[in-house]
Amino acid sequence: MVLTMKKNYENISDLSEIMRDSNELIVDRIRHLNQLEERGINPYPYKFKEVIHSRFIHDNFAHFDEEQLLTVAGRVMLMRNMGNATFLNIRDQEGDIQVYLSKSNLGPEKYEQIKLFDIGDIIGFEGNVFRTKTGEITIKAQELSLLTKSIRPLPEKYHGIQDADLRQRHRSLDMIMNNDVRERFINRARAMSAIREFMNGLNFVEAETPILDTKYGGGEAKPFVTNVNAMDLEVFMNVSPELYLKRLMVGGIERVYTMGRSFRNEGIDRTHYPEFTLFECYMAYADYHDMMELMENLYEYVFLKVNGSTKIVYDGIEIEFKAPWKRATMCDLVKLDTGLDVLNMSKDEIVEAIASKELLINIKEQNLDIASMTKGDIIMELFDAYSASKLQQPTFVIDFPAESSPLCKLHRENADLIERFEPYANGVELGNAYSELNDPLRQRILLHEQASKLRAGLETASPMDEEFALAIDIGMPPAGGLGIGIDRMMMFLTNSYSIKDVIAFPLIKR
RNA sequence: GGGUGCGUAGCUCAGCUGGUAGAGCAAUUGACUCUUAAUCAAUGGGUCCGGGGUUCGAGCCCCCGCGCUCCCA
Repeated sequence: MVLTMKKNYENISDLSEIMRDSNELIVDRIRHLNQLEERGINPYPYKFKEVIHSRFIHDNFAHFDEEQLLTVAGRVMLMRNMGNATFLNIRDQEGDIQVYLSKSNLGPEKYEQIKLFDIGDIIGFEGNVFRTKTGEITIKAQELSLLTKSIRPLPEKYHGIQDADLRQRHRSLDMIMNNDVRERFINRARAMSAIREFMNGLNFVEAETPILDTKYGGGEAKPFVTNVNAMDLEVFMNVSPELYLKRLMVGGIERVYTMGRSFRNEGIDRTHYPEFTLFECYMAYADYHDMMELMENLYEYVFLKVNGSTKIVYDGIEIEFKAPWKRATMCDLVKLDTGLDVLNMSKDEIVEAIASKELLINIKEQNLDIASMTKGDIIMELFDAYSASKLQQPTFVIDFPAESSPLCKLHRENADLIERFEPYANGVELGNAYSELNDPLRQRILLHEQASKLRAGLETASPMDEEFALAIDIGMPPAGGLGIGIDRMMMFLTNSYSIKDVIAFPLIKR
């Protein structure tokens, strides 16, 4: 690109050529920028000294010598000018600190510069730390240097940025104005590190699995479709890493995990987003009971590491993530919440009971064709309608109907069930786990069933994956597998009501 | 996909029964060397989301569209 930049942007009337939405506030700031350059000050210098962060200064005030010069830097958030003295509040990654500037300390020439500084500029200071007469820990600046000139005004200093659309569209501003938002994304990173620490400590190997693939599986979901031009090939984006992690196990990795993005081309709501971060792990010689222990210990580890506590208050309810969590079978929960002993009833008896019981209005309102569903599917619908939302405290819902997954072992004591669990908290599903199916013949039957459902028009069914089936033929050790929705974990960890609040850059229309 | 509420200055928000567009912060100018949402005085700043309609007259009423919020499937 050939773009000749003028040293000074004097031709402010040309701004519309490079800026969609200039206004007088921006023009004023560019005027300041021009004046600084005319004084020989580079508004975008290359580097600055190592800085001490605001929180460290607040925490260690007593240990600093009065004469000791400290270097701080940050974005100007507030400016209180009183003629020959000025107070600034600057914000760094850790928080805010006040800076005191006076003409007598800086000398008239440097002090005059601050007239050309604006709120939002990034400025570095050297000075000694002291307490003002009102007690605020403050840096008395002896030197100052502009580090970055901001040409666009920040939102209003008190109310900040409120509009949900603007906050997502301009997440940088949201993070500047709302300390908790910046902290939320830092905590997200800390949590992901903690998960890796925990898993690595148990001798799990971190793996990567494909995003682009000619087939998809491991989850019930509509995939995204795209093309690899170089191969003239239609491909899908992964809906789950499961089948590849199992192939790594067949290859001899006994403990494997991954944490990455999966994609499901379905609805968006408070707890669903089309691209989401999925953690999955597989552990040889373990079953789903072992995976429950792993999950509750992992949650406990992450919450202690990041929040210092396993207890949170979410949506007005105190939730305790300390291990162990409650375990309850799906059929027991349905029995408790509907009065129907579904485990010991035939499908016809259940259908009849739903029809005759006036209390079961929720499920009737959904206009499901219950008579044509399997018994297991009806049980799952009853669970969704009557039990799921009641699970406030962390609970493992265990022993799902056999038809609920093609990748899970049958229950060792009841062939109508499989050894599957989903953990719930605050009525939200947190993950999914199995005693993994490794019987190659049963696996092939179930995969072919999926493929024929797909051909029959069920868009969430998976196509046959012959390479995966071949790997299972070779032999996968008995194993427990566990998937955890990381975004939902982050919602609880950071007390966020919506999944979009824990995704830094959600999709924006236009 | 269905319902609800919203869209006004850079930001946060008012705007009555349809009658010339408002405030605070931010900005500009001035005063002020311990302020902290600093204070005081003055000044400038608008595609009222877009399009159409009703009306003498629309930010406001009606229709269509766009975007967002919340609830529901």
